[in-house]
Amino acid sequence: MESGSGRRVGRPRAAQRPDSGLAPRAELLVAAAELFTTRGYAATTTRAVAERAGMRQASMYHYVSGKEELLAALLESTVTPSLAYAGELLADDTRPAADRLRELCRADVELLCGGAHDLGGLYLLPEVRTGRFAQFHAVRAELKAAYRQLIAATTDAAAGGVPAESELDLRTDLVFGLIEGVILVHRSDPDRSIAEFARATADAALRIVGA
Amino acid sequence: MESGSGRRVGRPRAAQRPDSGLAPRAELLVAAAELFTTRGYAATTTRAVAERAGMRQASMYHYVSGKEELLAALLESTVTPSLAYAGELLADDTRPAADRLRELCRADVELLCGGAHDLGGLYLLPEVRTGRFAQFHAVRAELKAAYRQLIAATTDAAAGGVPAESELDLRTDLVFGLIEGVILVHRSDPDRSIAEFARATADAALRIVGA
DNA sequence: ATTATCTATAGATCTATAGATAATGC
DNA sequence: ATTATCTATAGATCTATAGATAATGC
Repeated sequence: MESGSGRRVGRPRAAQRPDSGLAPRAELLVAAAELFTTRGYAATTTRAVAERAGMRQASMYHYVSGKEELLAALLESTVTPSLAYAGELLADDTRPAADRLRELCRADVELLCGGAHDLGGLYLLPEVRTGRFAQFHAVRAELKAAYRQLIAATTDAAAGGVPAESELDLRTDLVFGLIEGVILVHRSDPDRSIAEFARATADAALRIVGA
Repeated sequence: MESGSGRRVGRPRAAQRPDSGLAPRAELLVAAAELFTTRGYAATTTRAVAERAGMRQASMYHYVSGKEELLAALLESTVTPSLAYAGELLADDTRPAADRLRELCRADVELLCGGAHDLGGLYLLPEVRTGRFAQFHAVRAELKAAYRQLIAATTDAAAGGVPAESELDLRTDLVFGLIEGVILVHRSDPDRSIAEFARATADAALRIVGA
């Protein structure tokens, strides 16, 4: 925790750099996020992560058990905030469902693309599908369920009446896919204003849903 | 080329299996596609590819120079057919632009998701962004340009008049992103009918464009 | 003789542990 | 004494080459 510039306990680092202000574990997470998203998980060595965080390879093991723990922690940090927000929006029945759906989409895109290190890009790593990240998948499934509920409420209110279950599934998948696909779009033009882009994506989602 | 079941020149394979009917290089490509998309590029060893193709690790080098060549070949096979089709559609001015755009989207989704081995998934590999696959990126940029032209023609024809360049760029990115994001959607529910799904995605694309 | 494969392996990693060291804290 | 780091390295890979071998072709 303590990162005050004063003297620090323990042997000094070999290559010292200006204090990042982050705790060592956080330095490792930032380094891992950058490397995993740009080079991939398997292609990133523990040495690369540690060295980028300013310490030697072996020192990393003082803070984490290995690469896997870093990826798991990063993944959860990308989905937990959206899930919490989705819970708030679901509970707020003073606003029309379409507004709340739009707002969730917008916030989700901002989170995925807005963070300093393209955290959304982690979703695309093939290793994420291996069973070791079950916790992440569980939380993500909850988020998807929240989207589904908001989409149902939105289409309910729109003309045309209640859609069939399978139609609702399809729309949920398309919207969820659009949001995640947005990561690819963001990559193809990272300079575009995130706020504007998030709004445009949310509008596109509502059009997909047919609101 | 020759795969006739008759006697074959050269030392027999150690572990023989029923003849796949494919040339050895094609066997390697199929094996690589499966492994790269499920486990990732860096996480896939040359041994895994060769063994899945029915030969020993070292024998692979008789046909390809290494993993990199396999990925490059696979990537190009995913984009070349769509690009050719896009060329045809652009030339055909007997059909309304919106129809042609819808058709390109539909065909592209079918190609990306319909192939036996989720070739679209290759786009998501982080290693693909490294400079070594410049040829692929060039062809893909051409395909995007074709999308852009069709989108421009579509919105031209629609009410509201010609959009600004930046608006056209955004729409192109969103549509292109939707098509690529579709890979993620497909993964989340691989059993859904591809044909129907491709049609739904094409419709979603047209709604994004505002046609 | 030519070919497609094999077995064996050198050299280059990469991970994770063992044990040393250089700070502060008391 | 405690702590955070370091250096060194064993063991486990993984790639790509060298050279042997078991078929067919002539």
